Amino acid sequence: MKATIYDIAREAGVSIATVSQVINGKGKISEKRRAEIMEIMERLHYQPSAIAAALTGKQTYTLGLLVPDISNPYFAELARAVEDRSRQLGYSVVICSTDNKDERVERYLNLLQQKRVDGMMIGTGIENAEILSPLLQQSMPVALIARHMPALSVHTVTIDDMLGGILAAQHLLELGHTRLAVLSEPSKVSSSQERVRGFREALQRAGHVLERDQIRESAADLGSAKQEALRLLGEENHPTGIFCCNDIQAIGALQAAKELGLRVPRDVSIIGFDNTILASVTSPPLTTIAQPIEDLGRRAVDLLIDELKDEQKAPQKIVLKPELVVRDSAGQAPAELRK
Amino acid sequence: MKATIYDIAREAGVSIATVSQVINGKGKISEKRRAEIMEIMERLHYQPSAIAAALTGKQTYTLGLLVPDISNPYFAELARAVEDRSRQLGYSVVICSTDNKDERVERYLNLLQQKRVDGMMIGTGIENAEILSPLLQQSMPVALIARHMPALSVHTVTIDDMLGGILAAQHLLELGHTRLAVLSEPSKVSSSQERVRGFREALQRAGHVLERDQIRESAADLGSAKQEALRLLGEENHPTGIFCCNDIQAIGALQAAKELGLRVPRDVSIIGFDNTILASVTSPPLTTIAQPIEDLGRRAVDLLIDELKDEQKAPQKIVLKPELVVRDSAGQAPAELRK
DNA sequence: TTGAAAGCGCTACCAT
DNA sequence: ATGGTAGCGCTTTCAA
Repeated sequence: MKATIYDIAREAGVSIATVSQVINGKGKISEKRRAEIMEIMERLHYQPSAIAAALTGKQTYTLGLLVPDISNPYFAELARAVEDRSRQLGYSVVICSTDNKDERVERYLNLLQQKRVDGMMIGTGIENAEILSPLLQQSMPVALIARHMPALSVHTVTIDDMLGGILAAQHLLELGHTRLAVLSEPSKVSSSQERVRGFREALQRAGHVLERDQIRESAADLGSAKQEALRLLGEENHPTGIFCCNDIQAIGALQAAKELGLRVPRDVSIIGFDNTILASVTSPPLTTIAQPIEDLGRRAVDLLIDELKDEQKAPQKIVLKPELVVRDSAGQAPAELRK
Repeated sequence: MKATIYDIAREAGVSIATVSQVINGKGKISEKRRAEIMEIMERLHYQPSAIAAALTGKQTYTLGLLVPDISNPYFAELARAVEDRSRQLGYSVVICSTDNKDERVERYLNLLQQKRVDGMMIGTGIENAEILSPLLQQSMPVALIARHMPALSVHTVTIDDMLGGILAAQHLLELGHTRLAVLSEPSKVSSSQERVRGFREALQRAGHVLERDQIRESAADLGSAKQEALRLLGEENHPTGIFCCNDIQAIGALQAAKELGLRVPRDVSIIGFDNTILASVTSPPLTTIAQPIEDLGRRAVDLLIDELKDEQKAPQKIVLKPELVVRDSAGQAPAELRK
């Protein structure tokens, strides 16, 4: 059987209170006793039960992380950032893939509450904000990552999506493109809407209009994106510059262009969003708007831990800046089409 | 404060024993009482403490998963498979990235033990098998995923790496390639060695020899792989067929070929390994040896849970079959070089 | 510097 | 069909 604090105490001829003290480095224990007890714990491979400790009021030192799909490179990279920071601070993390289904979100939320995690990070879309309110009532620390839920009073770490759209537009404009289009995620994804908004406004400021039918939506998977891009690029006078709301869609566009015999970036320029590993392995490598993924994860963890420590409850809103990463998928517009 | 079982009992005017029964659906409780109590739990947003339950002998319904790096698409996909199966069976999973450092592995192992996870899955390399023995002594269920540790008596789910190498060789041979090379991971990675062994033996059986200097090693990252491939393809009479031990390396080779002005698969054919999402987004898309990632994850979880249920301790060894997935990165050998 | 004892929230056994 | 109660392994006063 597993050794308990009683076994150690008995073996050392002391009380469990004393053993507890040395485990936690608290109280005043003579150097001799301390060393003696440590030796015994070692010898018996004693691992204090975090479960029992948590029951007496200590934290569980476990955080929850909800994402749509951990196998998606963007979320995998985010999870890595969250895990790293958590480890540094002494916490472990339970990762949950929700497939963006509210029902799944709700079940995971309950589960994590039952396991008494110390806080939760939410990077998944939630249709019905209501399902978060029980958490807040129980004063569970919550941080939203790259999600906007203005109605809720919770910590939030996001990027400036609009700026991302602006950066993309500026780059395309500078390259002389005038026939532009965007490949966007379904309209319920608020961050995508912001990106499109930024893109459009930047165009307007430069005297261009982004027609409604130049904004196409597609589902999250490669196949759908490619289909949509195929339609878009198959049209007469197709756009020479396409802004995609994530790297996967950009890859779909890349593949569509190739299939239609269009050369990238010679015939058509493509800009992605996220700067996941995918952006670096395509050919040509993707010019894309980079999210500071590592920062996103780190800041979210920090917000949670700060709240756990300081009891400081005022929800913080942190907004990070995206950046343009120039690779090879966007180039000069064809001469005959340039202004 | 959070509601406890006592609050529910008081509110319902019953004993905590009764409440416990309805929570667990055990014992005989009148329909009326049961409904009444359920209603109260609902109203008070009561979430039974899994912590307290675990302390009384129940399981924690939590599993641990150790991988080198969750942001690596292969492990991200594996993690997703593990998570899915765990969820179906009522477990959650704590994911730990070890960066293949024994010291990290050891710390995580202790941590997970302290949190009293019900079992652990190990998909990370471990130099010193010793650090697993404490687990086995404590009779902690352990399953190795895609790792060989013959010395240890634990469950194992692997793929037939040698067969993978053979499939790659056969494909290249069928396409008429005779100048072959392999890009391998460092020799301490046993699975890579097996893949190379299979590749070489298949060549031998066909009357070809794989010279020692046609086997190149590179670190895990894209950059190193590309460098090594650059060297390999820069030589006179460079190989026309390259077998890479994972998709990332194959991408490195792809990029190297492109940089040298070689066309894939016209001038050089490349085969990868793993069939992660990366294989589908490159251009040309990668012909690769697919690992049954989903099965790997599912079977590992099943082994653990079975052990938890049946007390059946005999360590199982499960070996799954890899498959050749033909895309566009491998084609006919140049005519003048064909046999 | 050390120990005794009262919980923490729950399960399970034994009564009733 | 329901309740009383003894732990589970630990932390934390309060005494000694």
